[in-house]
Amino acid sequence: MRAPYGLNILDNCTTCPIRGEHLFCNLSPRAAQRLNEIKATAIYPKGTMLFLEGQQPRGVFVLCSGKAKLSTSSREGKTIITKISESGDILGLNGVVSNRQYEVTAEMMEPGQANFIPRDSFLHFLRDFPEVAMRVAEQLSRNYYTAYEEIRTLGLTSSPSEKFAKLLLSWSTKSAQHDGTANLKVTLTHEEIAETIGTTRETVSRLFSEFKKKQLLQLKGATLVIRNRSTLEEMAQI
Amino acid sequence: MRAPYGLNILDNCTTCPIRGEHLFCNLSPRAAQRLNEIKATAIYPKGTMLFLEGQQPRGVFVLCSGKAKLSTSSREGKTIITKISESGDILGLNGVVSNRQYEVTAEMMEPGQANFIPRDSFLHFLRDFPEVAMRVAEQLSRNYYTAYEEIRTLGLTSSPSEKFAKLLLSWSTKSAQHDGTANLKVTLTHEEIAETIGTTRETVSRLFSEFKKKQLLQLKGATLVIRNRSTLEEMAQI
DNA sequence: CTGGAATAGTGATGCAGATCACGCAGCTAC
DNA sequence: GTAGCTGCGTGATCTGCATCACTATTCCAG
Repeated sequence: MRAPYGLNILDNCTTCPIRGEHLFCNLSPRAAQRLNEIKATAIYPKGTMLFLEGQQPRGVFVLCSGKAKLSTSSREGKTIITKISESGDILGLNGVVSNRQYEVTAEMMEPGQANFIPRDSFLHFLRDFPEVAMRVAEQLSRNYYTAYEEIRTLGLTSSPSEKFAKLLLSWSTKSAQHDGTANLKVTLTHEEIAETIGTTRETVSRLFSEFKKKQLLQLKGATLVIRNRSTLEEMAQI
Repeated sequence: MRAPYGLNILDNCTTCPIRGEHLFCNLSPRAAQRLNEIKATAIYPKGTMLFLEGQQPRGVFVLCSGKAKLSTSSREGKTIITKISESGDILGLNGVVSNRQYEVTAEMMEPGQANFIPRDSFLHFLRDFPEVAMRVAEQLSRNYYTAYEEIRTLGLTSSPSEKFAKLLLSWSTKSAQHDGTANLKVTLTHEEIAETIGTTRETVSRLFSEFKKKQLLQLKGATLVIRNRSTLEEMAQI
């Protein structure tokens, strides 16, 4: 049982951060044992497509390290990035649970490790361990709320600057200081930011200059410093 | 156990259409019996808010007749309608299952009958009848896909005419003829259509005239005739 | 170090659609 | 009747942002 595109299968997923909300944390010994039997750990290089929008679901991926970008595209080539998944996230869950085609494309943005669990084994696993099935339901519900947040952003936010402010805030929540500043690495290109907030690359460029001029942010190399959180919050209010 | 805003509690929900995908169809006798004990049937007048966005979930509503519009609003008052629910739909499910606040407001668009099931009873019910829990998971998954469709529409569809074409097609699927025409009643005001496709009332007015001129549709009173489905499909392609 | 690709900055232009403003039709109330 | 409502049609205007077209920068492979 090998993951597609697999390289260097490792013995175990040692780098997986143990987090409370992680699907596979604190499993009963039997469940953990079973999980160990059905998963296939692999390292995927940057650019790997874990799965494509529209494919029949083959299984789920549990991301251990690295980031993956989830996107959906129109026939004319327009793309929106709906989420940047990080370690701990489960990719492809909705497709597998409901046996509908994957609704997004998942692409590794940097090399990273992931556990692949084939659809059939995964569904059996859920059937045998109701405790895990419950967690899956919760995760599905979380996914739903994330999707709904996206709908609100796309449908209710009028201007690109508003969306940009929202995005900056969502980035900064993890690294916020008490004084309202935050430092973070920008890993997305302007193009990708544009796809995230539904505008063009040029507009993103202009937004950066505009926000710099307004002292809302500052750039030191690839490090972004958020200088004025409260003003951003005003701008982003939905 | 009374539903809020309840009027004229009926003995039973006789008008509920029995459909395959309906959550409460073909239940085991025991489950049906239990359901009967915990539900409260009522008739709600037009304009009733079954629940409001942001409220703590009190329970779910199963719509038996009438239509309800689900919407979400920004602080500045901009509103998007995310779905028009019809009989058989379960409203408030996500909030109840995940115990997060309702993500939408549900308002009756016409008088209608609904079964209200309080949160606690509903969750107990699910725990006692895993078969129903499975159906709930499926429904959640369907909700998720609907939300995702909405994201694609909002994020990838550029022009109002494209979205309008999509909307017309979604209306016409139910009443389509072989020759590509369809008759249907328009129950939404232009304002509501605008909120559904994320534009303004005026633009919707202009879209109607434009589409009439292009022979795509025709209006006979409140009856809308779709004359050229294939052109609409071209316009709507995503 | 060097050439080519990817990424980023910025000016000029144009246009779709929001906004504003107004008139009109239909409906209910009394 | 007529006053007041909600819903609809349409013209005039204004503007934010997509688009195009370049140049400048960074990055990295060989």
